[in-house]
Amino acid sequence: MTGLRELKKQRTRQALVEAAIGLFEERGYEQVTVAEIAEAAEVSTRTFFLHFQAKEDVLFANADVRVDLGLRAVAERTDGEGPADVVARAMAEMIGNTWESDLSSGLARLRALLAATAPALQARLLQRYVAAQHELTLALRQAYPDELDPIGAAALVGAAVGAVSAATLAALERGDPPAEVRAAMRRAMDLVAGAQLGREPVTR
Amino acid sequence: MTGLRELKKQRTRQALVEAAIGLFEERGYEQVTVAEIAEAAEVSTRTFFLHFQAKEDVLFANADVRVDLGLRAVAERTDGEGPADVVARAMAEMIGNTWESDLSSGLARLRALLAATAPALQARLLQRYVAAQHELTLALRQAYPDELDPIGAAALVGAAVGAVSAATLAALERGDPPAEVRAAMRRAMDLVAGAQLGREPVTR
DNA sequence: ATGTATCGCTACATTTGATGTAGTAATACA
DNA sequence: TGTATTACTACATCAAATGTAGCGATACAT
Repeated sequence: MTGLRELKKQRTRQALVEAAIGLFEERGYEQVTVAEIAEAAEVSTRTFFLHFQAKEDVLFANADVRVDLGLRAVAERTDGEGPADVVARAMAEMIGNTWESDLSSGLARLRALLAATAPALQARLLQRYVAAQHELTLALRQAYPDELDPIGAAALVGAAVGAVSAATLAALERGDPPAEVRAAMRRAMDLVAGAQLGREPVTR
Repeated sequence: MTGLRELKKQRTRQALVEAAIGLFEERGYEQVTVAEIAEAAEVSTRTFFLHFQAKEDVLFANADVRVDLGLRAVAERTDGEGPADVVARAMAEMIGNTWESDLSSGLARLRALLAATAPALQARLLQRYVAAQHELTLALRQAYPDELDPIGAAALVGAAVGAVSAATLAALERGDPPAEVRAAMRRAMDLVAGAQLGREPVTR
């Protein structure tokens, strides 16, 4: 996969990403058209959509949430661990390894800033979280087939992802430095880590 | 506000909603264009966008999350209550009063079904949750100005909303009847209700 | 009641994101 | 050296969404 063709393909992709980020920084998200990004990257508009499914995606390129790490963490559960512990460990794994470079380069903050102002971006960001959430939920149910029902698993993972993502965005919007952002993530996670999980609906 | 003009306006709005729901049920979300909805409602395409900001919104008409109830619940906190208790009460208030008619009419299920297949709908639904989440977070910080920092408040509300929405969607997708859906909501909420909230980042 | 202002709606034009199609030139490969 | 693949292009097309100007019904003040 390291042929000349692939090399050039990655170059145009990178050119599109950099052109887009530059223009977004300069003018904001909605004030930049795909045609302008393509022009700045010296490719046709059509080429943009060969590399990215939608305009939003160019900003999230190279920002893959490492869901695979979370999934592995779930799969590697030890016998003593409860569901909440495993979820906490999975989240910790993902927190520790995601956005490594983005946080320090400030790209994560640009994303948060733009997402706060452009609904389309916010929507795409949320969808990514939900997709990750869904995968984790499935993995968790596989790990605890007898102890967890679909509702409980969804609630547990939803709480974890909801807490961490909300705390992360709050920290980013506040302008916290990378270390603080990560601390916010861990704090949010610890909030959920101690949660009790009942299998049956609580009577009231 | 009950003049003849307003009456007719609400009629065309309702006609658009019903036309849209009918077509969506029949063919799915993406297979229906706004032009077709407008035609079925016997109005111009332009009129559709005078009533709804976007195509997605016609499906969520009359499905307002009663955030105001949650906000009031937060504002009416008693002295003994901690943040987690107040959030739980606010969520309970919203759960008890939202989708009253929708859940029984099956509209909520149609929404969930369509949202599961149409990314645009899923995105809009998520945005609504986040908007509600944001309002609740602000209210919570006002209620506990000394005990809660932005991160903690965001994490707590994020966990609550994340858990409840995930559990709700899971129940809806599973085909649970309205009573079960509500039970799932409450169960998810109880998961978060007992959470401990530390003001400082946890050292590790 | 009559004149005036408001407002919901329409038709038309335009922008923008996104997809389909066919062709070209460079790369890969036998 | 010949063939297949494929990244890219130009062009056409569709659908969502917005701007604008005008029409007619409703609302309202005198």
